[in-house]
Amino acid sequence: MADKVGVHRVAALAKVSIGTVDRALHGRPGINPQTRDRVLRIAQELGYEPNLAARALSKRRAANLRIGVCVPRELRFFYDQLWEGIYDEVRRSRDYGVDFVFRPLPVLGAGEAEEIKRLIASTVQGLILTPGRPDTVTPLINQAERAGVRVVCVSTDAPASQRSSIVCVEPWLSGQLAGELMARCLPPRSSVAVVTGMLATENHARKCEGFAASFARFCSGGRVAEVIEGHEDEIECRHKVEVLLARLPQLAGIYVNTVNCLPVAEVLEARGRAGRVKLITTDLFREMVPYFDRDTICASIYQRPYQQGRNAVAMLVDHLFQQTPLVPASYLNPSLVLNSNLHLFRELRAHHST
Amino acid sequence: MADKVGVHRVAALAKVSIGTVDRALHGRPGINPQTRDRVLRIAQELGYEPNLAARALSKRRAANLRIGVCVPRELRFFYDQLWEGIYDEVRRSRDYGVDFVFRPLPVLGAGEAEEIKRLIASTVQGLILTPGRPDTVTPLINQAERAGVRVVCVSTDAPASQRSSIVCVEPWLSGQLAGELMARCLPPRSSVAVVTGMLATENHARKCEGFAASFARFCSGGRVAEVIEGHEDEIECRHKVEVLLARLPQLAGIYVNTVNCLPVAEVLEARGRAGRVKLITTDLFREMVPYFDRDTICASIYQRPYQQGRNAVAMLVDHLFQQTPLVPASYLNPSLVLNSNLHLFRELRAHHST
DNA sequence: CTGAAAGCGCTAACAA
DNA sequence: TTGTTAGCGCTTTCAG
Repeated sequence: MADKVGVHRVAALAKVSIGTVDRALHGRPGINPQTRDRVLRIAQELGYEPNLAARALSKRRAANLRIGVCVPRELRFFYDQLWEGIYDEVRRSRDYGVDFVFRPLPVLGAGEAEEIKRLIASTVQGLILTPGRPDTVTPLINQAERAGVRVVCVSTDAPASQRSSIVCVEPWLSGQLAGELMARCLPPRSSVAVVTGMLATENHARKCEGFAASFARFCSGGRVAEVIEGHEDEIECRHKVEVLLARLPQLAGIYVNTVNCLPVAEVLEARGRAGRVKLITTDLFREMVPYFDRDTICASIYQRPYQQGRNAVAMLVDHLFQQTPLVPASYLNPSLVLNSNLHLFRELRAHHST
Repeated sequence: MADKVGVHRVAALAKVSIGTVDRALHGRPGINPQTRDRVLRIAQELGYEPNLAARALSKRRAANLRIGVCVPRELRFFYDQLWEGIYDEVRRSRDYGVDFVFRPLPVLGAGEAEEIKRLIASTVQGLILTPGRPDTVTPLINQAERAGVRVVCVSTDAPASQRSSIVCVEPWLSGQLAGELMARCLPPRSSVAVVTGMLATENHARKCEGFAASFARFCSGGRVAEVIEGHEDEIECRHKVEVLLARLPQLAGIYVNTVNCLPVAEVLEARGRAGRVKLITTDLFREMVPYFDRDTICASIYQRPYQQGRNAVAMLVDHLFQQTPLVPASYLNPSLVLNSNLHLFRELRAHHST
């Protein structure tokens, strides 16, 4: 068991002091290039790996890492989980001497420009954002990045910006999975409908496209008969679904694209079409459980916001703290929630295991 | 921003030295019960949380935490991933001053009793095991636990033992998910078959039961026409499937319970039954990809060995290092692998992102 | 450009 | 029973 190699060992072998080793290792100024190369070579040969606990401890004193977090509280459930994931990972990072500045928004996009500006002004090194209005946020992100602030988008994206990374479930993939699953559940030549939020929202539109493409591929002769925009409004949504069901007695499936699935499930049950119209939803929260139990909801494509939050924080901390390269995008695999595995999801458990 | 509370602050307020605070916090002997209570109360009030980086650093000197890992190398793919998960988490724990003793077995169960005995003898505080022969391992586990060694089983279990925890995918659930999915894909009154390893293996038997139960529930009038034991033998498996297909021209689906799905897929293609017989498999490795692409494999229930490995190590380290209570069982949610999300699985990527 | 030394917050050994 | 002190491995300041 080879003895642990630390700065001291490297220093001894390079015949310099640990101070010099530190300068070499971190590319700090004030060191002779030749000494630096020699030290680096020796560190390499010895397989030197810094002890992160020690690093955290020693850094704590000085101006430390600060990360700003600007993520909405609403819509409920989804962002609750996102925050939980963020907090859990933050807790792990605390001992590494990372400070966090939380700037929750009341609802997606509300006042985000101001908060982001303020965060940038408060000398953070990293920023975690959920862009609500990509257009207005993009220039701010670019400004931050130019100033050396690493920006990680989570859950929603500002694709045209210079953000360092994005953590999300690709909307196209989410739709695609729903389409494949729907196709598997239905005979050839089936007609299905999609309930979305607003097609103007890129996220929603891409889910729809993914669904249509994949449904067409796996259900021969199948077609998407209609795409309904619910605008996240319960009344409107319910009404439109009623009309839909009345007009298409042959309708075999509905894919709900947004969190707004309860009205659809209710209408299906009220009209006696539950089960006969396969319902595939998005996301997951406790109120959905009874509909799963009654087979009104057949499956859900769950975007795992908790995991998204954790990953975003972990990735940024690792990068800022140990120079781990930031992958430009981390696309999560959504979970497929069926009746059988429903009970395993943390978000449905009574006692949140914080 | 309240100043960080550390042992010093607690000591100052309790009018004792940090040594006494340490004794109180850790229930060490040699402290007046009254002082201890006072210190604990004050620590509580101040919301004292130890700095784990500092703890790790200071502990490093003394007799440190040692965890033994005894997990097989074979069968391939599955245990490769399990090891990767273990290693990744081990790397994170290194800085916390935890030592690991790796005792890979050539194949599940081979010589495990000897290795486990040796590990116990080598004064480890924790043990991560994949019991191959639960009967022989159970007394060893009990002996270890009695000696204060925390044992965590991963992937396979020794349910009758006193092990502190188990990390796995419940076989019953795995089968159930397959059954539900299969039922969704097929019309009522379908006949399906199951290909398993050995029904004598509890793990395999329970997957079969889960599948049968769930298939019956979701496919009205459906039935499991046959359960084949492949004994992990390619030739035997292939032959039995050929016979099966010949005898049951109406067969609508096959659920393969073990990692041994390639022979089944090959036979289905050779006999022109691919796609018409829905094939649902278990686990995931690169050789399966072409069969997904050709729709020969419809879905796979993936047990996420990487995650199992990570979780087992993380759980044990957290417990040993910070007294986090060990949950008696951590049941993972298996992933559903479909054509659409296939590409997102790390195990299929060309360059393992370590 | 380089070396020496003072901590970061905690544990453990040793004194009292 | 309690207090004091020397590090853990690293970063950072201050001298040289």
